[in-house]
Amino acid sequence: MPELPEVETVRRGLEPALFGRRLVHVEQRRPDLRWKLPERFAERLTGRRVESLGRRSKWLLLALDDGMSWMIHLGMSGRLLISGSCQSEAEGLESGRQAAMVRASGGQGGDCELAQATSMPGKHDHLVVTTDLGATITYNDARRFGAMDLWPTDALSSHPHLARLGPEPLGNAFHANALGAALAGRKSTIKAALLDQRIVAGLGNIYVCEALYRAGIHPAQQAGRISERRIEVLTAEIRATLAEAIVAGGSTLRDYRHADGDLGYFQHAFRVYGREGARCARPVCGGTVRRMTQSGRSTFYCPRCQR
DNA sequence: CTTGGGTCCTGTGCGC
DNA sequence: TGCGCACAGGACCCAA
Repeated sequence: MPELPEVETVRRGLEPALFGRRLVHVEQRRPDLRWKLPERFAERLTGRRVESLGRRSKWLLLALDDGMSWMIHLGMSGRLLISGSCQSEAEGLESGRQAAMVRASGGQGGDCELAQATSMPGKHDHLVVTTDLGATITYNDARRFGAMDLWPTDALSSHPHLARLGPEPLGNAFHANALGAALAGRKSTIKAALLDQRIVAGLGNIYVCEALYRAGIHPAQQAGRISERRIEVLTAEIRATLAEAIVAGGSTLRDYRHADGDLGYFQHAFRVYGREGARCARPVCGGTVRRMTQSGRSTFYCPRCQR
């Protein structure tokens, strides 16, 4: 579920709690997530200061003061919960008996909620980190598709999981010519091609559906046979879809009125994903959103708008 | 090289 | 009410 916009929202939500902070205590509650964690992982994080919080594709990259970066992937269900003085004392949010808890969640795209501050670990709390300001960051991941690693910051681009990633879709290297070149000669469907992180990094099932709908391209189109003009439109719609989702995520992160955590992952913003049987979002169309299965994954699309 | 299918993992929601 | 099963999906892995 967490795709690029959700990970970016989590990164922004973590910044107040972690930027410049020292990790004074790290509790690792199991040896692995999707893969084995590095040797002496908790020990190597303990005492380090977080110098910056970055992101590449769906990876969070926390640069530490020893030249290493703490890499975090949320997988399917990974979430980071911040409790305690995450907003720093200056903002004076610690007024009540309850601690403000920002639930920077993968599955729900970064929402906020109030929760009792508690020292009892939850069922799938796999890592608990305490900062020098007393904030607690808990990594929770029920399905355990998430991952973490430690890697030299100056060599991140050679990390096995980063080295072959395509361009950042919101960066300068992602433009119509580049996407056209990457798609040229491809026999697979455009849906599968956009899910391929080597072609463009950070898209998942939801935003691929959304971007293809907005670009008016049928998900089963052969990737290598899409015209230059339509690739230009697709490039722009990928950017716009992701940028809008990041803005929506930011607003949910700030909105403490939505404290119950049931915002439901920007669902208001989805035009086709999860909307099988609903009217097409374009009033002039009058078509019905359909669902089909492509390589085992659901694809939502409008058969009238997407050709 | 590309492509497609299988796999992991567990909570949720549905039908019977 | 309870049980079993399909489904969710990011990304690796392997076979063709």
